[in-house]
Amino acid sequence: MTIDEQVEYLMQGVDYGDPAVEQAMAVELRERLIESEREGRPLQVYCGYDPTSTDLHLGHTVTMRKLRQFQELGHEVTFLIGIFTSLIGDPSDKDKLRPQMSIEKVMHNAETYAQQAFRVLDPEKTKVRYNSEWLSKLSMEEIFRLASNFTVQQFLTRDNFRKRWDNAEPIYLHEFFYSLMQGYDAHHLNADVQVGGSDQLFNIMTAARKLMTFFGQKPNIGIILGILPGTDGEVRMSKSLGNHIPLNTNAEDMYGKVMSIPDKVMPVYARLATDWTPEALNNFLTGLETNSMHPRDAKMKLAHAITSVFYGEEAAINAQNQFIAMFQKGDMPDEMPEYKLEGAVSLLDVIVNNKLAQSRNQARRLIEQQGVKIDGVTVGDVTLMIDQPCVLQCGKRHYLRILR
RNA sequence: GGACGGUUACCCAAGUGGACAACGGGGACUGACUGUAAAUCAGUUGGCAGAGGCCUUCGGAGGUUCGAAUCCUUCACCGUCCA
Repeated sequence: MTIDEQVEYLMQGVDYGDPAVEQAMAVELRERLIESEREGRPLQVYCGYDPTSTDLHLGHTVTMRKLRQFQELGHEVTFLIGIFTSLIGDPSDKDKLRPQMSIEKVMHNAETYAQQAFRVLDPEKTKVRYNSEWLSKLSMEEIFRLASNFTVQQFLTRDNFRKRWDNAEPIYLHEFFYSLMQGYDAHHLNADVQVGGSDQLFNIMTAARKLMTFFGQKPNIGIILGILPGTDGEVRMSKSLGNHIPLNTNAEDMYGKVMSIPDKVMPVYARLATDWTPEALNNFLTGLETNSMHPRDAKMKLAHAITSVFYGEEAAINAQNQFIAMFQKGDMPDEMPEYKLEGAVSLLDVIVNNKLAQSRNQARRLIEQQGVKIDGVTVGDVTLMIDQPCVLQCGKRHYLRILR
């Protein structure tokens, strides 16, 4: 790739919220790449992760994929585990009281986290570091020196703080220090490039660059990526919001979940969650815009591309075929859970016992709503007893083979 | 330390003594339709029972009342402002 192609590749999917900043970063990146080539020195690239859960989802992989691209171009990638943040607990994550986590737990999480990350990253070329190595050693005096580089006003310009300030919502003092810590990470790693989501814009572009300058280093270039929306297509993907696509699942599930995203977010998914080249991406986006590609086919292409990254080509094709069979042709799946009858059992009990509904009332509603079929025939009788082998279908996609 | 405000179902949020199992929105689920599990439209969304009944739920515990999510006491947690 030429330098300009590299820049295009690496800037794919960025979102700075300001074209001028994007332009400036592209220019800096270009210069740094040239410098790297001239000096024969790979760039130091990193992204920080908080191992607060062990369950990674597609949203987490956006930055990883970007790191991967840097690896492909021969640069050095550090996968930084933000032990400190996890230990303290970030109150900006307001949906739940995050309990303070033990160091053992965090380390354990970090390990499984990295394992999943290596589905995207090249383990051979990835350094894993923990920021507690250096952050735990900072003295109060040093922290004050760091802090004196910033004004409260600077922090209050940050969107996320600004909003809370305007709404008279709490802003905790230590939240300011996350930015400082992150900036210090960049300084310690002597980073050329820092990758992060657009929620990290301030930390990367303001805090890290400022601190690095303070330390006499060349400020790192921020590659700020857009946020991947969840399967609802509205808000960021998050496990706690229940709109996530987990990595630890199976190809069929992942394929199906991608198929369930609203049409309107297909472009974002294409930009952030596929391994497509700029050219392939552009073809896809143009196809969508001009309607030369059927939206259903486009989504299938997307689902296939994403699934194959994690489960391989073959599994992705299988998932696709199964999807077509089940949802487009309405066939029954080949494999389904089984249940052994003992005598005659009421339909309600069968449904509840097999967790196809959470309560008898829910099961009743399912039947009343024409959502239950036996051997393809809609059930109308709530009090039905089952005493013969058959195939039970609850809703569109839950099947149960009943044996005796 | 002082003043005030909050805590309601999966989430957000209304409700300030009876018509409340609790408005509305989101999510989820079902159906119709289709281009897919998209979009749109309609319905459902505490439990048990099934002819309209019973039980549990509005931060916790008590109390007032024929009757409480609503009033009182107390405890817990959270927040804002003034010091």
